[in-house]
Amino acid sequence: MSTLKIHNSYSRQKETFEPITPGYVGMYVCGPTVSGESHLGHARPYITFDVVFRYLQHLGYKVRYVRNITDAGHFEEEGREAEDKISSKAVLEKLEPMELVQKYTNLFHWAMNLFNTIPPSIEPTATGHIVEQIEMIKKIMADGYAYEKNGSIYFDVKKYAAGHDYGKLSGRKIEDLLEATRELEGQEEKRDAADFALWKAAPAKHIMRWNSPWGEGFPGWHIECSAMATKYLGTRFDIHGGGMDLQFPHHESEIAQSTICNGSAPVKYWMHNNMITINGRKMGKSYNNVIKLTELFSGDHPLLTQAYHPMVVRFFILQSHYRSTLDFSNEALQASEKGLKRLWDAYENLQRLRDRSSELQETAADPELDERLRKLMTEFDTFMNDDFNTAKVLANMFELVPVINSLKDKTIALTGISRATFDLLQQQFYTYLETILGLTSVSAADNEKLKNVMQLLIEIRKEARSRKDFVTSDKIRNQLATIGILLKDEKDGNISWSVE
RNA sequence: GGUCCCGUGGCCGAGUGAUCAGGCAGAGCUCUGCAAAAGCUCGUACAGCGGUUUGAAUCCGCUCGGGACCUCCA
Repeated sequence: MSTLKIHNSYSRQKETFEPITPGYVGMYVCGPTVSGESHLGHARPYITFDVVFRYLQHLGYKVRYVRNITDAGHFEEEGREAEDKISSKAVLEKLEPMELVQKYTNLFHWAMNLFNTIPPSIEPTATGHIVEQIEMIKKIMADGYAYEKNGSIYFDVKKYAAGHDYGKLSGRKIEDLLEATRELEGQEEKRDAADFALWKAAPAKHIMRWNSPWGEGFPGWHIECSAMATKYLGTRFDIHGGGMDLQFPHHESEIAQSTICNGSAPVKYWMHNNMITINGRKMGKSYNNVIKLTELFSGDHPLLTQAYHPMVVRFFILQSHYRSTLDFSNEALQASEKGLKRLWDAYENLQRLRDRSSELQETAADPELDERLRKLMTEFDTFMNDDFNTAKVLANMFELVPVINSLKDKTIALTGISRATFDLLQQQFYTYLETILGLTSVSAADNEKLKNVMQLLIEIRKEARSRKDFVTSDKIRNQLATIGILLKDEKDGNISWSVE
């Protein structure tokens, strides 16, 4: 089997994945800032890295997956009016800051659950690690790479850059960064424009504040990830993930802080997912083009003609490669909805074929077909190993769909393929669809009583049809259709049904 | 202004030197009491121009268009 290759943002190329400690993987992913509702754009990294998490486990690694909750509310970093997003919003909503944080954390977890993402092994909060952050800042100061000004602490980027390659991750030149092309307020405390805050003194009206050796204040945005990653994954860990927009300054700063504090670069493989765009433009608050997850699930948005099941969104995201931009539209989502249904129907047909497994032979009557199927399935692994190419895995699955449906319709005899290939089909579809890609059924029909009622109606309809009483049979089918239940007369005389 | 990325058939989207991506939509056919589903067949796409090469959507150059980061951002 081929080995896993990961595109490392740091080296800008695919590298063979070799964990620092054989058999174990430490992975850190930047989590959400819970000052507001999550939107479609937020779904991408968490679904992407959920698949990474699942695949690494599938490969047999023991993975510790850490994803933080940013609940500390920072300044508009180095900017404008000193404003704490979380506390100012809390005043508007007349909530305690932590009440607001809790509300959006709950909402985030609710959505992640609907997406069928596996919860991280550890989900630390920034406010729960103030002590660790302060300790880290103290160490950086002791090493002489940070300085205090009016109760705030800044990281000395120029000094760091003299001995380290600051800017390598984000492809920036330190000279350009030091040039200070922009005039922003609140910069006068910093020695260089490129410096970033490790700790900020809290203005009087700032609600979230903690005691520190430098007075009351709150941590800078970047330090929380460094502190929590170090605490739970050690000074050097395997994978750090996040959105591309975090590459600079967030991840660049993380590298600098951790390198000074821990004496080594923190991360072996940096992974960045690309953005979801809408009409070609990044989805984001500042662009005013976000579609919240609640709106997506309810269909309550001007750009949407209908509600979309969370699995459709997950499937939509997995149909593209994580490093490409993904353009959202109502039309694209509808296409995904139909595609997912077709794929899942075939998967269910495949499972039902087990009832006919006695027909199988050890050797395939159609070796060419048999070989083709095996190749398509072997490639699942090849594609995933090539930097998690879920799009190609799904494409191959779709190539198998007509074959599965033909086996079911008996257009292709089960003897055409070998028993081993049949078993492999069963196994690979289950493993990939459910275990690795994390897809689930979108059907709402998992109800015993409904199933029994449907069985009854199907019996009555069968009887009606057998005596050519099409008025009755059509009535049953049409009435059910208006309720949203579709009956399908199969070729073999069976009747299947599905809830829309 | 600086750095970087992208431009694939009606839509979404893989692919990065020669071979079929795939999904959705559309057309035709088969099956069927009808319908739905399913199956089969069909589009000869790679922004434009020039170059390298036996051969380029894929490499190089230029032009046009779009975007990201440089400020909170997934």
